[in-house]
Amino acid sequence: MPQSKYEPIYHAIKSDIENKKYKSGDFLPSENEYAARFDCSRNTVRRAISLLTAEGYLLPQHGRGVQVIYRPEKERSLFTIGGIESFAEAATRSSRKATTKIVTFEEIKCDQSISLMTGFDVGEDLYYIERVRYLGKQAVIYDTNIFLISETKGLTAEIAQDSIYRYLEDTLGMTITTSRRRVTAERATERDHELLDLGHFDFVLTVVGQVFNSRGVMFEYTRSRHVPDQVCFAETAVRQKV
Amino acid sequence: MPQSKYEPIYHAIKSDIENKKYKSGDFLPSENEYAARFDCSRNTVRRAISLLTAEGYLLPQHGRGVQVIYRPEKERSLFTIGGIESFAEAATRSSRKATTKIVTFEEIKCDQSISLMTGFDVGEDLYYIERVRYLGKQAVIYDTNIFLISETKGLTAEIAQDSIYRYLEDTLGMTITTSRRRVTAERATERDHELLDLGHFDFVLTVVGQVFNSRGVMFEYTRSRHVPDQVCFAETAVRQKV
DNA sequence: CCTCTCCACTTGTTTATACAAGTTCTGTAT
DNA sequence: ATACAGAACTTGTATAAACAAGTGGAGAGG
Repeated sequence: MPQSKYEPIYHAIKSDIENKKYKSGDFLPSENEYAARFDCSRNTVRRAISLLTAEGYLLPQHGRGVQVIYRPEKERSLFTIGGIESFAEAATRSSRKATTKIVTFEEIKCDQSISLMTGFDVGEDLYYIERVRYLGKQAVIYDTNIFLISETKGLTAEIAQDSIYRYLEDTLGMTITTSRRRVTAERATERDHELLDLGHFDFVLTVVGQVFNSRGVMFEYTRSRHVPDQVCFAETAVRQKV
Repeated sequence: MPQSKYEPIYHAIKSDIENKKYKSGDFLPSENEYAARFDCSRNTVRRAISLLTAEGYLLPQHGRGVQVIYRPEKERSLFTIGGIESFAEAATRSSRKATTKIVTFEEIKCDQSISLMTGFDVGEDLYYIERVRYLGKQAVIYDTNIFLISETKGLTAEIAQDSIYRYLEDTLGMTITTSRRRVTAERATERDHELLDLGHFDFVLTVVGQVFNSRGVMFEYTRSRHVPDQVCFAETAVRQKV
């Protein structure tokens, strides 16, 4: 249910591109045409366009028009850097069957070393969760999630089995807004080999991240260790003028 | 020289945060206060704020105010995902001495297999460049760049030794706007071991990307192979409502 | 003491308008 | 035919205004 006026315009343009009404290289109708078509102001059209620009669909050109530069990807990448998606959401998008196995679920108190790593304050009560994610039968991600209990009360292993984000958003009414992540590659540990189907690989792609809710509270620290050939991160960057 | 009015506001807020005038968790003065202080409209302030939000400095909260969530990083990451930076720019930002060695510089014609990999059309004339990037004495990145000659005429090994982007932007007057990248980890090849100081690592962090100029032409295809412990990608993601 | 309502404040969305600045094409003059 | 000027478009920046919607505190009433 769209309560905003720019959202239908955003989706209309996006689906016109994905359904190849406008191909890569084509120019869209002008902003004024869209404004007339959707009976809105030019600003509202520009807002929809700027979202699609940030996503790499469009390239506005001063004086010329707005060009489509979107090309569908041949190989799909499971994750999009720059977006915040749960594993379930990403798996659905790539149309593969996803399951989760809980390895650890316990409550801990934040000590000095955990605080240094995660950024939580010493003494805070935390959920410590380890999960292994499967695509089909292959174990592809070994996830360690640490949640601030005061912000995520009532989390259980059953919920972690399903979708933690759905619980936080739908049941607790939390809004997830911002996430800071770091991507690197590391040597696989014994535990990685034990839990993941690494095959002949002896390294993993790791992502560590901090997630904030709409109150500005960092409520989650996550470390994900990925099987390299099953996971890839994609993103679109826009060069800043400032 | 700022020709735009939102740019000074953007920098003022950013430096106030980086100089710890406002710390993580603090709320900024309201948009109306900034509008009065900079003698501009609220929209102009909001534009500066939205840029800093996308960069992970700020978290606007409906009805409450704009909160600072920026924390300086302990370990610096060389690259920021989501930005388009040259190696020289990134090295300067992390205050390490960067040098470049040209391994290959030749002109080639795009054949079927190159076209499939890069997205250039068969028959196009291309520059094929291989470079090794050093931080201090250590070889940390093995770069393969393929440029469309028609868009980057006059490129030489000497320029590639220095900064290709500076040549494109300053001399050719090109504007680099959008880039699409994919990050993954791969087993190191013999050539990787030969060119990079991999130490005990036998895998690399790879980034492949396509870069567009302001005319919507894809003029560059790049593949970078990074020594894992020297390179890390950082980014800030904002969860979308739409 | 607790609760509820309301006010004053915040950010979020949208409109309308004006002008700046870049591009492309047309038409005129050479 | 060519060159140049200008018109007619395009997107980019900024303003002012109005209202929607969320937050938090003050104050009234129980």
